[in-house]
This record gives sequence, structure tokens and C-alpha cells, in this order.
Amino acid sequence: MYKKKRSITIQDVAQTAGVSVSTVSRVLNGKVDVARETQDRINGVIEDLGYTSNLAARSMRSQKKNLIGLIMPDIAYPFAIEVMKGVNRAIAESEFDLLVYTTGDVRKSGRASAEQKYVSLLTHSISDGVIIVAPVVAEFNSDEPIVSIDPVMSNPSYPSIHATNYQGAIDAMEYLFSLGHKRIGYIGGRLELESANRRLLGYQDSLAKAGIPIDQELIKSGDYTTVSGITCARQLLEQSNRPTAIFASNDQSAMGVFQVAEEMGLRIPEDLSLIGFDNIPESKYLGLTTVDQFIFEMGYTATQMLIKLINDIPLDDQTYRMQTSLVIRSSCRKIGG
Amino acid sequence: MYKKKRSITIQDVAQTAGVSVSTVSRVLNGKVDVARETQDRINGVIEDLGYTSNLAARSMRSQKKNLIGLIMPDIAYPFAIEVMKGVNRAIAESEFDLLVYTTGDVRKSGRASAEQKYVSLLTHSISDGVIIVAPVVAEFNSDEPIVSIDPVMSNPSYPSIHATNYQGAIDAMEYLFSLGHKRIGYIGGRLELESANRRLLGYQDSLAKAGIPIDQELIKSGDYTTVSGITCARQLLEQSNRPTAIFASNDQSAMGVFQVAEEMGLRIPEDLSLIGFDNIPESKYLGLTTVDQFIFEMGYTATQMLIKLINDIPLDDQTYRMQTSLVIRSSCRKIGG
DNA sequence: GTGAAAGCGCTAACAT
DNA sequence: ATGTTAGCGCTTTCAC
Repeated sequence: MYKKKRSITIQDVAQTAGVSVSTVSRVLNGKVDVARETQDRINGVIEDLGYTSNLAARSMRSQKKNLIGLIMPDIAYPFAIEVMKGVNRAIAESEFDLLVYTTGDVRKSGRASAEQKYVSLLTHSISDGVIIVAPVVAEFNSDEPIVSIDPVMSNPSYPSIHATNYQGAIDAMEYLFSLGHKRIGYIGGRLELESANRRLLGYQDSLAKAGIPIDQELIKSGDYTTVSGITCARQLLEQSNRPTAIFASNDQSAMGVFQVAEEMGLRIPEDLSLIGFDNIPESKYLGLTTVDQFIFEMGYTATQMLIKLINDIPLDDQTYRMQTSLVIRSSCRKIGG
Repeated sequence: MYKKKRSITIQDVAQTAGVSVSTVSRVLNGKVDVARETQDRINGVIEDLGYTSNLAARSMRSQKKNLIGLIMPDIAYPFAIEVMKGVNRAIAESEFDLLVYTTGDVRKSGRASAEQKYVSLLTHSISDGVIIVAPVVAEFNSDEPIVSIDPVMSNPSYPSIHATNYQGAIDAMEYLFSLGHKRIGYIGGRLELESANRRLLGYQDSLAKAGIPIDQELIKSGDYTTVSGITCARQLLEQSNRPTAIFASNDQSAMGVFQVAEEMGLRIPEDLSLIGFDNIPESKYLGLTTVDQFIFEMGYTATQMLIKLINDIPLDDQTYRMQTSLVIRSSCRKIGG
């Protein structure tokens, strides 16, 4: 395991400075009751030796670490990146630093038991609190604050940020109605996810409210991948009475629609309105409308919540279980009249 | 600071299981010399109590943590994200997990002294090795392997991945030559950066090699922002004898060119070939050609290098200071004949 | 097979 | 103003 050239400890500093470890610890922690010249000498030695404190040892003893943990199974997909950006912003504005923990792959994470492991890993020491993304368990054994983003459970025991799945779908649909659309295709998926069900429900309820009968031919279900998005899009667009708009409930599905439309020579948004959930950076080049901004905001808000908890500021009920707000970024076209 | 409900320790487990801490530690670490039934009992208690070990305490004693650190000042800009994706992939394929450390903002990081702090923070304990992005110091005081990505120093004491700045510029230029371009504008910037100089040199050398005299009117320098890109692009495109192609040495500059072209009614790539360094996800929608793929690869390769070092596999000289390969993603147009 | 005890590097009383 | 000491939770000899 690599050449273990024992690293410089507080002991070494104390010894070469000719003082005790506690004195060194004092200057390290900015305590005032140390003689000016002793401070200078110690700081000099620290500089010379290139000493830096051992996080592990330190966090075992002290409380405040000024470090927040973020746990995600994978940091390479758009949702994760957007969350990280939000957290990053809140972190930048704070006194805290951030530690993102990932296994790089959902499959490696294993779920449930693994989740608890990751939480403890950061929580038990190291950090002042953690944010966990899309956790499956309802409760964590932790001695520190936890905030979750888009938990799978609808009623977890920890504070959580829930995507506005239902309202987002309603908003998207009403936006399409306002432009005159009546035949609106829906591409859903991953019905095991709470969020997927909420979106579908929003779609259905808004149709009901608008007095438009639900046409099962307009509801297709995939698995949130581009490939399945393509399949669903074909099924929708090859119908003789094809929809004038498609509501794709996630970004990958929307990409699928985009590809099929291109194949079929349909321009978006001129010939087909496409509205997607989630944030796709490319959307503005694609003529795609999105129900947007909320992923970033989820990360940002979660971080602020966590910092409040760390600083012992209680959350009110409304904040405790929070819905994010929505922005519709628009480029759909009016049709009909 | 939050209700410190003391967390469950190895002591608690030992006590309720009626054994000593060392026995618990043994089963925890999969040592074989523990009676079958004792193991089961202890595992039962661990399950019941929901015990998980304290990372800090553990890493103070043991060697292998199966954890790699990645240090970046900010995780919200395209370069950082691309690096993370690469690291993420390599991590996913390995037995290691990843800990990304960030302050969220370059300004908070401070540089130099701060860098050493972050390295030690992860290195001294916690992780088995770290990757540091764009470090300014040439040497780190660390007891563990370090690999750097795109270091500011050209000859750091640690293994490093250098962007193929010079060769990338040459490739880009030769690609443009092959399409018949002769008047090629250049937008550079940040001359304090090694990478910027290498790119400019590549531009100049390739012109020389092609026997095309260098026209200072075609070389503009900004600061790698979109705003300065716009200024430079105007200066280039408002010339009476304007260039048929522009080589923008970074992504933000390229965005600037794109905007100016739009203003002036120039289509890319039909009326103006635009080739950019670095990876812009949007480029494919913009008709932009890019010297590409290498950022992801930098992260990926760095991680593999680091894992080798951790496992005591020496790096050969060539690997020790590595250049990344390039891909030109093309959409430029042939001109002239 | 299991326990006792030492100690990793550090901080926080408690002394002086 | 500084040193002494007792642990934090864990792993690791070294006994039994």
C-alpha cells in the first residue's frame, strides 16, 4: 500500500516548537490565551513542517466540522448534476464545505442497508449533517441532521424536499390547454416510483377537470430511458389521429420524442408541442418546453434546510416537508383557433 | 448543535452481546478465528441496534478505506462536471467509493495554502488517495498517492494528466486546413495559464508549417468568458476580409462567437466554421466543431492512475505525465474549391 | 476462541 | 500562559 511515510502530527509540531501538544492545539483552534510569541513560533513550525491536522482524529473529538455531506448513488446523470449545482451554490454562500459521497453506480450502492452505511459513514464523524438523494428507507439511525431530496417514501421521518410532481403535471397540462391543445399524449414510466405516479395522476386529473375524456391510446409507459421514449413516441405519433402535443414525464423520454419527430420530419414546436418534466440543458436548442428549475432548487433548498438544522433553527411544518416551485420554460405553439 | 443522541458504538454492541470489543471488531473485519455462534450473535446485535462503524475512528487505525478523494474548488461548471463524470465511471468500475470535496467557490478556496489543507484533509485519514484538479502548488505534503488533473505547474512533483493543448490546437488547425480554410481567426485568453499558451503556440506553429503568414489581426485575446468572446468575435467578424473559420480556444469564447454570428446573420457552419476547444454539450445543436472528449477521459484516466498507485503498481514515465487523446467532433464545412 | 490493554492524533477539562 | 491527563471509537498485539 504505497510508502507510508508517517505524516506529521501535532506531536511533531509540539516537540520541535518545544511546547506541549495542548498548546499547539490551542493555537490551531484560535484560542486566545496563548502568548503572542509562542503563537508565532508554533505557526512558524507548522509552516516549516507543512503540518495539517488529521480530519479523522479531529472529528472524533470536536463538534463542529463545517462540513456537509451529500449522498448520491451516481453523480453522472442530469438530475444528480443539477442537484449538485444547487447544493454547490448554497455551500458557496455558507461557511460550510461539501463532501459528496458516491459509489458511482446505483447498482453498487445496493440500497437500503447500504444507504444506512453511507449515512453513518459521513454522519457519525466527518460531517455536521447530510443530504441524501432519493433514499428508499424511511428512517435513519443518525446522530446528526438529515435532509432528503425526493425520497421514495411519501412520509419519511426526516425532513424532505419533494418534487412537485403532481402540481407540475397539472401546470404543464394547463399550459397546453391554454394554447388550444386537446389531444395530448403522455409518456410515463417507472411506476414503482412515487414521483411517476404523481405525474400520471396530474395528467389524468387535469384532463378530467378540463372535461376531456381520457384516451388510453394517448398514454404510453416506458422506463425513463431514451430507447423506451422512442418506442412510446412512435406509438403516439404513428396514430392516424396523432396528438398535437406530447407531455414526456422525464427528460430521457423527451429526447426519444425529439428523435422520432426528427425522423418523421415533424418540427418541434411548429408541428408538435413537446413539454418535458425535469431539466434538460439542451431543451432550449430543441424547442422543448420544460417544467423546470426545480431540481437545482431542490438541492439549494435542502442545503439551506440542513444548515438551519445544524444551527439548531427549527423548521416549521411547512418547511419540514417541502414542495418545490415550478417554472415553465416555454416554446410551445398555439394551435387551432 | 442538534440533539446529540450519542450514537451506537462498538462498545454498545459488545456489551449487549456479552463479549469484548475486540471480539466485535474481529467479526466486523471478517477475521476467521471467532466461534460460529458468537459471530451470529454479534451480527444479530449489530442488526438490532443498527450499528455502523465510525469512519473517523476506524480510519485512524486501519489502512485500507476503499475511498478515493476528488478535490475541486467548484463542482458546478462544465469542466468540473465532465471531470466528475469520468471519475465517476472509473469509480463505478472499481471497488472504491468516491468522496468529492468542494468549497463551492474558487474564491472560498483561496488557493495554495488552502489546497494543501484540502489534500491533507482527505489524505491523512479518510481516503486512500486523492485526485486534485488544477492545483497551483508543485508539491504536496501527503502520505498517500496524489494524481493531478491539468495542473498549473508544467512540472509538478506528482503524477499528472495534462490536456493535449498543443496537439489539440494543431489537430484543430489541420482539420480546418483540410477543408480549405486559410484565414482562420483565433480567440485566446488567460495567458497566465500554461494551457492557454500551449494552445496559442499550436495555432501559430500549424500556420507556420502550412506556410501561411501569421496575421495579428486574426489573433484576439480575451479572458475565457462569453463576454470577452463576444468582443473578440466582433473584432474578427467586422473585418472587411473576415476569416472563414474561427478557432475559439475555450468553450465560453465559442459561445460568444456563436452569439455574434447570430446577430450578424451568419449561419454556423454554413457561413462560418467554428471550432472550439473543450467540451460543450450544446455544441452539437450549434453546428460547432469541437476538439473534444478529453475532459471526461482526464477524469477517467486520473482515477485509474490513482488506483494503480494505491495498489502499489508503479507508473511508467509515459503514464506518469500523461497527455490525453483527442476527438474532433465535426460539423465544419468545406470551402473554396 | 476470546479478553485486556495499548495507542492512533486530537481536544477539552483540569491543573499549575 | 502552559502542561498534564483523560478519553473519542476503533484495531491490533499479546496474553490467557
